[in-house]
Amino acid sequence: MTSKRLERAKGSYDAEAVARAAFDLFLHHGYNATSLDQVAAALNVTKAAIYYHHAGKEAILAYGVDRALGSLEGVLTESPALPGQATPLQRFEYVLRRTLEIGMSHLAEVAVLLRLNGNTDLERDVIKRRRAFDRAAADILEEAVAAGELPEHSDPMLLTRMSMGLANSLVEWYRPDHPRPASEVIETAVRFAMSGLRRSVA
Amino acid sequence: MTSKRLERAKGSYDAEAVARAAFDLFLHHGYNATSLDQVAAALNVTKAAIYYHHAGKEAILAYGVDRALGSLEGVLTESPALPGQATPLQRFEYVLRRTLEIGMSHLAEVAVLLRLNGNTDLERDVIKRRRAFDRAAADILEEAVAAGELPEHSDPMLLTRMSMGLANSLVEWYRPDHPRPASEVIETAVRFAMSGLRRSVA
DNA sequence: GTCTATAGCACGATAGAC
DNA sequence: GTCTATCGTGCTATAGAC
Repeated sequence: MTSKRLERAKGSYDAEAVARAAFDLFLHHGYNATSLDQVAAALNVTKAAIYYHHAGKEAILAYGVDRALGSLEGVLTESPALPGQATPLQRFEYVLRRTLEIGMSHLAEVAVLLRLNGNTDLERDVIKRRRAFDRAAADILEEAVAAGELPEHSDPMLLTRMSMGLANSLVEWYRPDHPRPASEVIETAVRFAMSGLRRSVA
Repeated sequence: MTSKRLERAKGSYDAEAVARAAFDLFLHHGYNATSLDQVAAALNVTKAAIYYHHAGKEAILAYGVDRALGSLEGVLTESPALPGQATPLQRFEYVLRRTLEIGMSHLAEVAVLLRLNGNTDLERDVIKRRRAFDRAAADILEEAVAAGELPEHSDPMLLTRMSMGLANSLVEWYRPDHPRPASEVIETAVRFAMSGLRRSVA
């Protein structure tokens, strides 16, 4: 950004590596139960070195969680998820599938995101954005009801919670070494949710 | 238990009240992020008073979580869940419905149980028992495949994880003041999961 | 960019009076 | 059965040398 040449953004890469190590530990032991000493040990540095790359523990949390949330929010603006591109139910299926994919590719970040309790301003803001995502998904299901793709008295928010609950539960048990291929797991989950959706009434 | 008369178990009631207040806070702020000072404040006593009723913070966790786990394990021995009482798929549906009911009636305990990370011996033991429950459910689905109630190449563990993930996600959003009646929420979830099950292949 | 050392604080737990 | 007071520990974060 300044007039200096050679903007190699070297510090940026290290901030990334610190966050990756931190979220690996957050995934296994929880955010609150993970100390910066443990993060530092995983990187073979001391705790103080971390503060060169991040402003503090909560800044690391924000770094990773914002990436996961950004990916999810991006799904809503990807063209297959947009009105007029397909039927509402087909758009919902796209959002669901992308949500599953993001859960797999950003496993730790999404898992930590889903377990935040709202204890700080940052956490409350994250939860707000997550709720907005769920509401956007419910809006699509509402269109599906209006278009006659779902039974008349379906409750879009309730069905969204069940679909997203199923999708989000992926991060609780899926790991990269899962016996079945990732694509098969995702397609099974999508088929499971979509047939559950079509059969539900309330 | 001793020879004294009048076994009023008064301390037992208080231990229950302490645990109830504690799990309410655990549900909202997380187990690690909740201090015994907060629990004491909710009860209008001081932190030291809690130690008369429980051996410590982890003893309170064990008290509530063991009750939730005991209820879930009990489902597996209730007669409608037993082999020979119905078809495997009907037995699985019973386990699923009871799991949802227990999630509602023991909301905080189940929510906390599901979020444990395995940081202590107690937590690891709890996770072990939870995994045994999931395996028992998967065994029923395995019978369902053998009986031809599910497609031949279905993966029982994968389908169990999706069914239970859906059921367990209930505690993330359901609250006693939900607009829809509890029975309707449960039946919607059961129908959602069962039709998802029957349509899934992998 | 990483280190040692430590400040500052919050927490779980205990002792002992009442 | 609950209190006040305190101990010991582990944590986030910072200061300053290298």
